[in-house]
Amino acid sequence: MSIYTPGQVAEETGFSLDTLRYYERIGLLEPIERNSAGQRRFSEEDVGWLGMVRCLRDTGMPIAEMLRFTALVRGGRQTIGERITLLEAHDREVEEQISRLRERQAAIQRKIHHYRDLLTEQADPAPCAEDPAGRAAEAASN
Amino acid sequence: MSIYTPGQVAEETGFSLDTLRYYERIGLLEPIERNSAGQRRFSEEDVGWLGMVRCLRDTGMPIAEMLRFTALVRGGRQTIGERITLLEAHDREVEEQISRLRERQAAIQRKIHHYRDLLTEQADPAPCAEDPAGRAAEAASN
DNA sequence: GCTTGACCTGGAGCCCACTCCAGGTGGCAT
DNA sequence: ATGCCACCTGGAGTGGGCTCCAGGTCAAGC
Repeated sequence: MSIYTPGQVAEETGFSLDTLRYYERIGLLEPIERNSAGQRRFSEEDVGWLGMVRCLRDTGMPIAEMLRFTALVRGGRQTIGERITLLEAHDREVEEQISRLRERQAAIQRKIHHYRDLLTEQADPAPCAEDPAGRAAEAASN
Repeated sequence: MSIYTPGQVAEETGFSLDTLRYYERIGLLEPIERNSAGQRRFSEEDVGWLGMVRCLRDTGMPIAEMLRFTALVRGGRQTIGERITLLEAHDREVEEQISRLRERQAAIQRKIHHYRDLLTEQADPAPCAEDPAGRAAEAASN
């Protein structure tokens, strides 16, 4: 079973050395094994757990909730039901996030198209300097 | 053209009163009109702009970049090209966000299914207390 | 005429999630 | 033996984005 130095773990997981130490301090990682010189040696399992952490972080789970999940995992098999509940709730939140992002993205794209229209209008034979309609459109759309 | 009190704007846009004042302070909103008592009266246009701000915020645009966009909008028509560039870049980032979220979500769902499997195994005729395979699965999956 | 409530200001404070720092250790390469 | 590098520690600092507070002003209702 292979073993990783802090540098390797940082490389693989994308967490900085400081962040790894921070996560251990706050208990998101259980105390990492040390070599004779007191330097950390991460196990395969540690790295796997960090993958899970990455996943939850990147989907917006706050650290406090990850700590709750961590506690469940440490609690052994009888907490599996609760873990499912927690992850399902999070999954729903992610779903929500995605659909809100999609909506907002659509609005942004409409805005882009609107700007495009403005550009081509501007490139046209120029509908005379005092153009109330054009102004209104600009005002209504920033 | 209707006019809104701070309370109404907060209600409609979902920004808190403090946040509205904060946005005005930092220049994300241009100075809002006041009534004789010095209280803010938001125009339809202000509210529309706040809608845009909401959109950009909710898709993760940092305030610093919104300020750049704001400056462009204030710069008038000749900045429309740049606005398009900025929004298109942001649009691509949103797309990226969504696809990363989807990937992470898939991983979370796999984990949920894995936990489900563990549960039904546990409910089974119980494959004896000392179960190395079961342990390994648990270890490999938290 | 007094309370209530919505609003005002400048400035301090807060929360989250890191990130940085000074000062130190141990091991390997030249 | 002398660099140098990767790592260690405890604790302070940072950045982003608000959020709260004290103390004050008006306007309307009882």
